[in-house]
Amino acid sequence: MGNSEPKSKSNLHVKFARNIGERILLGEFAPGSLLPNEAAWGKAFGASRTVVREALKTLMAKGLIESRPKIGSRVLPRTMWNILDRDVLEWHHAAVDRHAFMESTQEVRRLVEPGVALLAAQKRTPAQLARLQDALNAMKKSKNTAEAVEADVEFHEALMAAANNELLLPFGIIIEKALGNLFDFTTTLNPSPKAAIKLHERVLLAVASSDGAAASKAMQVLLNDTDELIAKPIRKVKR
Amino acid sequence: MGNSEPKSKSNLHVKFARNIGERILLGEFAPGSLLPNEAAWGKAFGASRTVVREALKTLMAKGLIESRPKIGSRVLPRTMWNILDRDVLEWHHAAVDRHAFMESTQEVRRLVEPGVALLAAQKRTPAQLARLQDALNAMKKSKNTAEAVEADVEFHEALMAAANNELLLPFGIIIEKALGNLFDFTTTLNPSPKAAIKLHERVLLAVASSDGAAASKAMQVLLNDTDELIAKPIRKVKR
DNA sequence: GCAAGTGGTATTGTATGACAAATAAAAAGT
DNA sequence: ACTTTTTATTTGTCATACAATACCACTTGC
Repeated sequence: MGNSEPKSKSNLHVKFARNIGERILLGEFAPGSLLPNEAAWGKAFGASRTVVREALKTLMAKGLIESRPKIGSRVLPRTMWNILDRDVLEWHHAAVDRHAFMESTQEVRRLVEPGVALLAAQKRTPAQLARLQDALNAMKKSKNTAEAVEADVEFHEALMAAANNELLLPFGIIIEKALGNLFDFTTTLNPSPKAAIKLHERVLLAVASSDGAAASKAMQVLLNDTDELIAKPIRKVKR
Repeated sequence: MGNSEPKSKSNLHVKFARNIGERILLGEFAPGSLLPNEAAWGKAFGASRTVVREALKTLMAKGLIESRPKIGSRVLPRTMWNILDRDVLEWHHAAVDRHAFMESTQEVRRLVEPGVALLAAQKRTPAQLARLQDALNAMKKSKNTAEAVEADVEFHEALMAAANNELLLPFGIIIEKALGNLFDFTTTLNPSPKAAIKLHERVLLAVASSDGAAASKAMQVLLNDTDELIAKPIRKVKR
């Protein structure tokens, strides 16, 4: 399923948190409803109450549930969920239609990234610019799709860092997911990424010359390109 | 300090998570460094290892630390932190200069909210529009600053909900914090919120008539108004 | 009859002590 | 000098017990 992480290696409480978390995201436990109590989970998993509680603490911390004595653990309304959490987004991803999910992510990217590019153009430090340049070089040098995607993600995260506003960093997760999905789409094809590199280069140049408007515009163009890929998921894709 | 929550009532592991979390955000434990081990925390807090572990699980879930046997708990780089988490933002808030923090939040709002208004204008359902209207009515009827701020927050959250993209919801936390801070600024003054209401009303009207461009513009104007308040924190403020 | 109090009870919260697993660092062997 | 083995430290998991909380049914007082 394009999931590179070894689901089975982790600690018990991590596995249980994922298990329960996914089931919440899938709707098996709806917001407002009560989860089975801790003892029941322990029995179901064949594990001690301790690990179950640690798993539930994880879910609490991510805003999925709340627990109270004599009541139990109740699923919170979706507005409380920390959807930009890496794990939650992963579980969410497993729960929804892939194509719809990508459209949501692109929508957010269109909202945020042009502005990020603008801020980066205004506020980047030389070091941040260099990191951006490195990422672009890595894109150029990439020998396969996996490397290209990795460098691509790094480029966008470097750009976000260059905006110098920490509150924007959680978006990196969305970009990661978005590009990772794109990678799944394109994994069987031999990409010819020249066009994409050109588009990234334009962003970089605008940022380098501190031209906020141009950076924002260049990012919009880049996103348009990505949108096309998503709109035609079957078609042969270039990245 | 304008903090209305009873720090002392909660569960032990919540208090410990806050204690350690704040100290991480303050820089007492820098990214990359090791925390004292669980036994040490237990001794320091006069509590059992169980609660300490649950507190650390909370911090793990928020991306602040990672733990491994024989190593201990290590503070993760800031890019891993879930800064849009309600608690983390709270701890962060306690750690940074107030004015700088507000400028960061406003920067993000300027990035996101016009786009949100645009999406809301395009995609809102009648029910979502009604919720927006209710919030505006509540603003009009509010008898004191606290009520006004509450309704104000509700307006912005309703707008975000009307954008129909779940990935945007975590921003509600930023708006909450931003407006809450504004509240602290204005708490001693008798506000004359007519102007602010007018600005909100324009957003609502644009959303109601599905005019995305106008909604976006109206939101920008509204944010400009807020920016003025922040730029002159000493001046008598109107909301 | 009805409101307020009161105790039973299910569930989470905390404590304690023990052992397993992982792994960094030191020691031993080649 | 290098590899292997041992050791020590820390987190991970388990089992059990009791405390605190708060819903619920019941009782009590009027």
